[in-house]
Amino acid sequence: MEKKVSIKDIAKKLGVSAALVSYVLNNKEKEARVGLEMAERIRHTARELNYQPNLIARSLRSGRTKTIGLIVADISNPFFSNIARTIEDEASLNNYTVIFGSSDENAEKSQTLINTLIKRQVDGLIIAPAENTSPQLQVLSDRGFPYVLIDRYFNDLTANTVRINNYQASFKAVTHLYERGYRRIAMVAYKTKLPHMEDRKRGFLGALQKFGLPVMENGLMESSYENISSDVAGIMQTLLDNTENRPDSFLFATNSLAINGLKEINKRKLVVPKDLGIISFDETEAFDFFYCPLTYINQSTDRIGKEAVRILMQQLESKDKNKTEKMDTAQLVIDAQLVVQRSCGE
Amino acid sequence: MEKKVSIKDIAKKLGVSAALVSYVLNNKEKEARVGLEMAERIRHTARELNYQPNLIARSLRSGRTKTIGLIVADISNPFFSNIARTIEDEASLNNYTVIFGSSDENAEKSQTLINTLIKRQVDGLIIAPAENTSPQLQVLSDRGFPYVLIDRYFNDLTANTVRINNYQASFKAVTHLYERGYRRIAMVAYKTKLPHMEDRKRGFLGALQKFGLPVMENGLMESSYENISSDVAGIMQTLLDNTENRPDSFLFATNSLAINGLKEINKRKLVVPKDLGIISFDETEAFDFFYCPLTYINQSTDRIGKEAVRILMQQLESKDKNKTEKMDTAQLVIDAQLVVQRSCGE
DNA sequence: CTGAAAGCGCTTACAG
DNA sequence: CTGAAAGCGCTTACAG
Repeated sequence: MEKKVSIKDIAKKLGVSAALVSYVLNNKEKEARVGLEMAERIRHTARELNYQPNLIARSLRSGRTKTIGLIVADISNPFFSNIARTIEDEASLNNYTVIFGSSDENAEKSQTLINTLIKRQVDGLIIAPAENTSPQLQVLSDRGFPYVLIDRYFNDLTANTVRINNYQASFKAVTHLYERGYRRIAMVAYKTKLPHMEDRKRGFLGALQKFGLPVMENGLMESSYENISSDVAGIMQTLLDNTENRPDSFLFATNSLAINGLKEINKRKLVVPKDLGIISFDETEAFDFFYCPLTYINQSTDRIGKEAVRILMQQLESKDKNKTEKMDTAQLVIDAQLVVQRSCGE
Repeated sequence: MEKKVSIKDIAKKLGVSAALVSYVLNNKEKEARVGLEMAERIRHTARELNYQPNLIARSLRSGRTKTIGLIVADISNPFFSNIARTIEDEASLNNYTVIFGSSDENAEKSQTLINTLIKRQVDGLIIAPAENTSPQLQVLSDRGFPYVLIDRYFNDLTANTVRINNYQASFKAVTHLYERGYRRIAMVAYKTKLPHMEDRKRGFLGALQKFGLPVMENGLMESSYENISSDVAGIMQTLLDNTENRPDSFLFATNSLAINGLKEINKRKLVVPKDLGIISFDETEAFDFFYCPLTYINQSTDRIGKEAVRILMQQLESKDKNKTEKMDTAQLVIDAQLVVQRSCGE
């Protein structure tokens, strides 16, 4: 491999100091009052040698890497890969790049990722936190390390957060089902103590109560994250094969739950929306693709990604300028929209 | 923000030199023959101060960042986010992290991304190259910069590549349609000169010829990448609304093309597989989700990701050991499997 | 207008 | 057994 050309090579070739080259290449020739002609010659030689600055060296010197670390549950989940794409674009507009990692909803992996990214000197983190990671994040907060949570949050942690109004979203979904005449509404959620998921469950229960609907037996079921496929299969078996007490509709708390659930519904030749009304959280192209396009709760991954980067950039700026005062934490709650398609009747 | 603790802080606290600390923390105490007791004290203090090595500094010194740059067309496309996930895991096993970028099939963006990643000193690149980027890649090759192409390749470029046998895959798909009795087979592909896409088209044409089937009027249509939605809508209109000359089956060259195409098919209430047989390239959860699960060509993103990392790691190792000889380029062609579901009849 | 020097945090060949 | 020193490539306050 060709040796990379450094500032020194340019300096040597022109018989000037490295400092001069650096000033010119950073457009600080005025500050250093470099001669115009010399500036031109430096620029010309840089181009000629195809000089690419070593950003690692610059980072070591500046203490800034212009890099964001992104930690999600799983980058291959469309919800997260859509957010990742938006974050990439927004970061790029600010001259930042993104390093990513998947935690698999696992607190240990999360800690390992955080450590790795910090050792790599990322300037800040955007995290969709896994269960039981609140202590890890508290440590970041205590150290004043900039980060923004997305999608999830913790009650015992004050942190920058961008998320939807989960309670309201569930409530809206149940209201919609109720208005379309469904009365035996079941919910399939994740078994987790993460508050965003609890909120979705509470919104479901709150709406049932408002409409005077009893919670059905097995009306609120929970799947693990690790064995989602078999867990949901079992849940759907319990609910669907008990014909005399079958739900007439389902609220799924995530896209993965819905996809697994609908596979079971299809297997049993149950027809949406005639036999079952369906609403799910999270957009995914699969939903439009169903024979009866699903009504879903749109989290607006675009908005989440944009706002997360915006808030992180603010934090980084304020840190650069103002080393004493700490910025207020930003808690942004986005209003999730119910996108009505055809899975709850016309 | 708390000041980060460095090797010097540990050294100072114990009244030893930074060198000593470095040796111990890198488990090179034997080489430096450090006292056992001192080694213990150093380790203890490091833990106590929660020392995290600055990998940027190490990289500057070593000339290695242990970072892979990943360039795909769009990280939010499930085909690429699945590959990204595999690459993340494989990289992690080798103590590498991944920086990613999306080229949007645009040669300029691709060049910008390559430059950015190289300035950030990634050790190597894994690239799903966009059209017209062969010259950019040739420059990398000329400089001896390690990279591996995935999914796509170029005829005028000798480079490490991991891809499927596109011609064969298309051929197999058409054969399957033929065997199921379809005779009026149309293909929807991308308008691009990228050879992997040309191969898919050639495989289609080759199989038609083998079975003595004429190429239908408008039997091989091409969509742009930028306006896929409106382009495919137009294509499907041309093909489907010409009722007396309608195809009886479709081969879609990618998941995105299939998804857009099937939306149009659904709109017209055409039923798969009765009215139309369907096969698509690329797995995506949406396919299983269709009322009639799609028969598709599985590219095995898992395999592609793993092999790409393996080959890149080999290149990096050989580069470290052996500065003179260049390694042979690896050209891995994976046999794509036709996954038969129900979209071509039983 | 220009250069010499220090320093970011680390590693490692060298000298004792 | 241990330390001093150089150097990775860059930036910038300082001195002329």
